[in-house]
Order: sequence, then C-alpha cells, then structure tokens
Amino acid sequence: MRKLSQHTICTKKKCFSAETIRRLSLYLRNLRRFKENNVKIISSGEISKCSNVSPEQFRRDLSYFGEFGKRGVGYEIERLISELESILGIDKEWRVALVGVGSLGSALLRFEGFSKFHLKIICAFDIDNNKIGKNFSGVKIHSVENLAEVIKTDNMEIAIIATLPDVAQDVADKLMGAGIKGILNFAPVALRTNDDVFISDVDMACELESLIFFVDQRKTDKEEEKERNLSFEG
Amino acid sequence: MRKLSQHTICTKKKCFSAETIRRLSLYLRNLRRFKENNVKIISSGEISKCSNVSPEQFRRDLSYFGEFGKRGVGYEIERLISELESILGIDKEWRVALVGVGSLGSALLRFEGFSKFHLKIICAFDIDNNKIGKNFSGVKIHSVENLAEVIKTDNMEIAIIATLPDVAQDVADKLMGAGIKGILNFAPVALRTNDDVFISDVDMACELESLIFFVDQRKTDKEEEKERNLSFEG
DNA sequence: CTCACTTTGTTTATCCTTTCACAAGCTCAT
DNA sequence: ATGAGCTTGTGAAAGGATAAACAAAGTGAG
Repeated sequence: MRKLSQHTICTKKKCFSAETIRRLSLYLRNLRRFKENNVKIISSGEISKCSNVSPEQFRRDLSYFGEFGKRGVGYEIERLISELESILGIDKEWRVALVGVGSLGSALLRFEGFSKFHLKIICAFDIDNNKIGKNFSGVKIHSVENLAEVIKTDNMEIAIIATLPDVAQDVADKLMGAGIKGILNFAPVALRTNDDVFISDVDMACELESLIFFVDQRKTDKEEEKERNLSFEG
Repeated sequence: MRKLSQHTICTKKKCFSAETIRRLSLYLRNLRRFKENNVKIISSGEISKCSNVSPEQFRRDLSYFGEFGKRGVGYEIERLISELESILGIDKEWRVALVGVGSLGSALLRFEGFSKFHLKIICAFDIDNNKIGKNFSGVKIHSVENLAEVIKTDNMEIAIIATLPDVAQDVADKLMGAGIKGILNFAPVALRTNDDVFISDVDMACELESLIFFVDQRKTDKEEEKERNLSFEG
C-alpha cells in the first residue's frame, strides 16, 4: 500500500515531500501562462504570488533539484519550464489508459488539461457492450475483459480509474496484474495495492465535504458572535 | 486569498489542519460502508487500516472534537457516523450551484457521490443558449447573466466552478459578489479571492503530473540499479 | 471479586515542513 | 570601476504534524 500523499523522496540533496511535486506542477502551469503572454523573465515573488505560496517556498521547492535562477534577476521562463518538465518526467510522452467511460470517464477523455501536455489517453475500457468497439473523442473503447492484453501489448504504465466504487478494487487488481505502475483513482474508495504501484486519489466528495466544514464553521462562528453581542446589549 | 490546503482551525481544544478535516470525511465514507454491511462496532485499528492511516492518527483526529469511543470496546458505528456528519456540517442540507455544464459539469450533475449525502446541486449556469432553460439530470440550467439574481434569491452558499480556465476568475468574482462562501474549483487556475470565501481546488492535471513524477522516478531508479549491476559484472 | 486483556484518549517525543534571515551574486547608474 | 539595489539560494529557527508511549477505562473468564 503506497499512498502518494504521505510519500517522501530522498535525493543526494535532501528529502522532499509529494506536496513539493504537486506544487512544481502548479508552478509549471502558471509559467506556461506567463510564456503565452510573452513574459521572458520572472521573479520568485511574482510566480509564487499567482501560485498562492510564499517566495521562499517556491525557491526551496526548486532548490531540491538544482539552481535555475540568476541572482539579482530572476528566472528565465523558457528554461525553467523545460527544467520542470524534465524534473516531473513529462518531457517524454506518457500513454495513459482509462477504465470506465461513464459520465466522468468521457469528460476526462475530452479534458484539455491532459491532452495539452504530453499526457495522452491512448485507450479506454468499459463493460457496456454499447460502447465497446466505438470511438469516444478519438479513443477506442475496449472490453474490460481484454484489459491485461491491451495494456501489456502497448506497454502502458499509467491508468485512470473512473468506474463505480464497487468495481474499482477489481479493476485496480487487473491493472496491477497487467504491469501498470501508477493509478489516478477517481472512485471514492481506498484501494488496496502492492508497493510497486503509486496511487493518487482524486476525491471530489471529500473535497466538497471539507469545504462545507469550513463554510459551516465560519457561519456558526458568526452566529455565536451575534448572540454574544445581543447578550451584551440585553 | 484563502487556500483551504494551508488552513488551520483553532477550537477550545487544540489546533488542527485542513488535512484532519479531509481525513474525517474519508473515515465517514468508510464507516458508511461498514454500516451497510451491518457492522455495529469498530476499533480504531480496523477503520484506520481501510483509510490508510495509523490508528493513532485516527484517534488523534477525533480527539480534537470530543470522545466518541468506549475504551476496551471501540466505536459504535451508527453514533460515530452521526457525530462526524455533525462535525463536518453535512447533517444539514447544502444547496450547491454549478457553473459550467460542459463535459465535466454534466458529469458532476450525474455524480452519485454528491447527491447521496445531503449535497444537492440545485441549479446550474452556462453561457450556451442551447443549454439554457433545459434540464440536465433534473437540474435547470440558467444563463450566467442571471447568476447573482438566482443565487441571492435561493440564498446559496456553495458553488462549483467547472468552466474553462479563461473565464473561471470572472465567474469566481460574480459568485463572491452574489454572496457565495465556498467554491469547489475544477478549473486549472489559481483563483484570486477575498478572505470571506473558502476555495478548494481539485486539480486533475496536477495530480496526474505528480503521479507521473513518482512512476518516472521509480523507473529511472531501476534502470540505474540495472546499470550498476552490469558494471559490477563487467 | 479479581486479574489479564483490550482499546481509547492524551502526554511526550520525534520528525518534517515552512518561514526567517542573510550571504552570495547579478545589474545598472554614475 | 564601484556601490546601491535587486533577487536567488540556503543554513538555522520556528512551527506543525505524526508517532511512540502510557494512563485510564471497559470486558470477561475464572
């Protein structure tokens, strides 16, 4: 069992957390936006502001991997982008498999955020006979029965699970058997996996529920304050 | 600017992080699964195992809010579920607005994870005239032009942004103007917000990119090891 | 009733992440 | 060339989160 969120990696330089990596990916996206606007040089202050972190955080995150800036000047955007792409491993093309072409799955097939940057969903799997054999957004839908075969032939390493929760574990087992090394899991269950596979959970219900906690908390805080004020007056 | 991920809350008891809240939501889901299987009592060991945390972590997380277990016995599932629902604030019904009924948005409308537990998407907004006025999964699509009006009339507090990134900031501004207090953001941009609003980002591209980092890292580690072995033999 | 065995709740210690503070290095005006 | 004014990179301190350890409390067999 290997959860990404509590994973630490040690290089010759130092130990850093999975959180650092997630931030690098965020920096990268923001840098690309600056590049599109023809900005050439950027300081840690600016890039960190639009990424909602402190400048020190940004510099520290980079420092685990080398020195990419010029003192007194800042960072050359073009270079930093390609350095980050290389660090993250997305300078190569990654061929991704998708399991579950329901409403979420087909949304993912159309999602630009993946296709834009070297992350190509190459094939998809479903159990629905109406879908099998057809093309969705240019991607062929296979039967889950052929999952191992297709994935092994294509030598794929990354998969996305977008199935209903009840079958997610079964799918994960099949994927691991076929040699998949990383799973992006949208099904709201904690998958049991072996140590060879990295799991990253995208849990929308959890996110929404914790958001609600904070909104609710704020609300009751305000109500209590109001009551206190009333009792002062009374 | 108020990011959920780096938020800490202080009660009379102690300070805890947003991560604690996300874990509570996870425990809750797993507890519901146990309840469906007619389990009545559970120990911190069991519930923590299926949530991928340590038993101490689980007990610590609960301890911020009170004592819910019986020593020597464990936790009564039914009670713990309703306590957690109360803590998270999802014992009440929350009326959620959705902005952007594209492929992702309509997937969210159909997503069971929300509708199952007191989280109801009540209305949706889009700019596409072909969609406005129609019903998607029983939810009426309004024009974004009427956003403020509809949200204020309905007194809604939570919204989901599932638009393209370019318009996300504009939508967020409109939502805040209409009195929205929490935003679940699927658009891959860092939103600028005032301190009255909580933002929770669900960033699928970041997740996938950081997953790829770990898979890639593992791969190059193995290749290096193989090379070392070869040079030993040579 | 008593004692061995569980399991929770919490204090204490450890570890890790973030922030602070500053030295090192670059640029440009004079 | 030189010094003022930036900005980076990083050692050290501070702050939080996790883990270890243990006390408190319940159960059940004998």
